[in-house]
Amino acid sequence: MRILFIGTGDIGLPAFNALLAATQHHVVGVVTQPDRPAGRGNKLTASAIKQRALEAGIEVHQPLKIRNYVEALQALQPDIAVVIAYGQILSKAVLEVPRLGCLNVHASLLPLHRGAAPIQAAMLANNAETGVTIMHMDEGLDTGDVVLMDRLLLRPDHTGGLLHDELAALAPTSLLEALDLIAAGKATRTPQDNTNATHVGKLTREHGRLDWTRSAVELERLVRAYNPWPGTFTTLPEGAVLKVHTARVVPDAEVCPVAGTVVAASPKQGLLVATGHGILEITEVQAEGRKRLPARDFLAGHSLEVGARLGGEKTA
RNA sequence: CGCGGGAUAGAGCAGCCCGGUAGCUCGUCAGGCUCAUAACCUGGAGGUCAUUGGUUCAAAUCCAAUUCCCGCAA
Repeated sequence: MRILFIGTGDIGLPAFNALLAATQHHVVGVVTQPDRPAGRGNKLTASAIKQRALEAGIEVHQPLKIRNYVEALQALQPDIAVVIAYGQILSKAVLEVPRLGCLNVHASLLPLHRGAAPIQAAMLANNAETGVTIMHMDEGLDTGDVVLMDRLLLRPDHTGGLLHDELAALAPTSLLEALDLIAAGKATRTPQDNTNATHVGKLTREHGRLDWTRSAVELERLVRAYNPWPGTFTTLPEGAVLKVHTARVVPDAEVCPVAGTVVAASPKQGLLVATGHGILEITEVQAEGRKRLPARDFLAGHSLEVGARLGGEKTA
């Protein structure tokens, strides 16, 4: 089939590569977000999808607003469009450009976790499993009829980044299978059960502020889910931000004082913090302007007194 | 030219403003102590202070340029 690939995020890269490699399909064009100033120095940066497309010699389109770009897309005469982590809402007119409509690859088991951050949401919800869903897009946000799903069990060692990569690696198989079914006219369309739907909005850094009144178990999960993005952090007694990269729950923790209190802080004991329920050991940190470090190394050069309070602004 | 911080022993940091013997915590090595320990005590090794140039009797420290690293913001 003639396929139009629409996507920006890295999560679509394996699927994109699979489409390029598939002999039964022909990628007729790529639509991705315009290059944006990014990184230190605000240099214009092209998405990985764009870079890969250019390598493969495929036409790249970067409309500011895809809804005003319908005619150019029609010119490509795609049979179907594949949309993964594009970053713009597709209007009805855009959705109707391809003869067979638009397929979306979504990184959750719909109708759970519709929206922008399904991977982190599945972890935070402590779901037993998550996966990828291939669906026909309609005008709603991740509400279209489902073609198929592939599942993945969540593990205690999963971080948001690791899960992201595993789901990205899972996507090509699911996508190709769905395309084959559609090409053969054997695809089924299962409407989503809207009564079970949940939504997640875009994540911001502020979502990563650790609220010490929550339990150590919840906080550990948050740290994992938000690693590497948007990351989690707390504030030191002086008010400086301290990023928290990894943490673990201290088993058999005794009853502790006020949430956010430093229970131990030395290169030998590590950095232990009282939470609303249980004790959390912060194992890897990063201070402003410094590199990420094991907490014990951090403590070798920074004094942090037992009894000090972290995250003062919020947990007061 | 978006804003800002940093580079000093194997690791993490102080010292720099106010030039003059290289310092702290940890690790490491040796010895000691203890029923025992992420325990404690004693002693040792380990550094062209990012690079290059300048100022000076003298530069980790002051000046200039370069390289690399990171935080914020997007």
